[in-house]
Amino acid sequence: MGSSKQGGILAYMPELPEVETVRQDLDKHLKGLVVEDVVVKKENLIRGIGNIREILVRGKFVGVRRRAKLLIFDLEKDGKELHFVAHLKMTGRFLIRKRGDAKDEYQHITFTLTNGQELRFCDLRQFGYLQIVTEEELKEILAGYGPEPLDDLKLSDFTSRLTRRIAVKKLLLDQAVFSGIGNIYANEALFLAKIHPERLANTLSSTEAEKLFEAVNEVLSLGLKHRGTTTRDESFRDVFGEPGENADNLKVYEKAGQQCSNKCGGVVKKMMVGGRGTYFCENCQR
DNA sequence: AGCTCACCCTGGACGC
DNA sequence: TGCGTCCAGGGTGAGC
Repeated sequence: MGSSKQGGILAYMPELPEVETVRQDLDKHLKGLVVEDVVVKKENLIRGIGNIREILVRGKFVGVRRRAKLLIFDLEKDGKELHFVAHLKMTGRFLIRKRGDAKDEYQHITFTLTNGQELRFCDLRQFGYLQIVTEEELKEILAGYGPEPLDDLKLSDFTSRLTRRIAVKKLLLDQAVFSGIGNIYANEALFLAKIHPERLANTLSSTEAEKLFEAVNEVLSLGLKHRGTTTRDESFRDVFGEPGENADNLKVYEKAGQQCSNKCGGVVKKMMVGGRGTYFCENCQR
């Protein structure tokens, strides 16, 4: 035994590399297309006020941005700017399909577009959401996020944010402190940096902080380069339904019971930290 | 300040 | 076999 049960749970977490992969594809393929219709089958996936269909119909996609794990859709209608944001949470997916293609599983919201294409929002768990936002609301939402690890985060800023007396893994997952890091990449970064997930963030030495900074950068960059982490058939897919190629680069995530890849003789363990499944080598990570 | 827990929701796992 | 119960998990918010 030794391997902790994964339960066949359909769990995957789109994080920065996955959401950025989706963003790049959406931006490329939606730009210039006009919304002809929006069909909402699950109203609970729509947040905020206003009729999303009335607001978005005749809107033209101008671009898709990303902040943390949030996708920001910019449209233009009657000379005015329109925005909606979307969070994939655990199991959300955007898929670009042709009109008439077979319905996708858990397809809850469908945008009909001008070139015979459809943008579909699918979500098994229905934790994800879409929300129309005003310029002011958007500004407010974006202001709540910490710096982007692959963009504006410098070592000095990273280190200066390790002041709280909480488990370093919890800090990495706090979107107000660092944005875009989720469970998979937090586990992987801590393993690379050889830091125990429960170490209090304010006890890291400057050397450890620098190692962690580099590790975060490395795992996120690698994940993005390989278009996201897909660990099983049901997990992450890009907008065309294709899996990412980053799973082979994982060292600890969902590898409880396996030999540590550092060949230290240790075994990958699973524990809960802040209610999240946490994988680490107790031999390497101190 | 930081912790725990409930909530949102679904479908496997598990118990009887 | 089959039905009921438990539970994960990102983010948010309440209460301690």
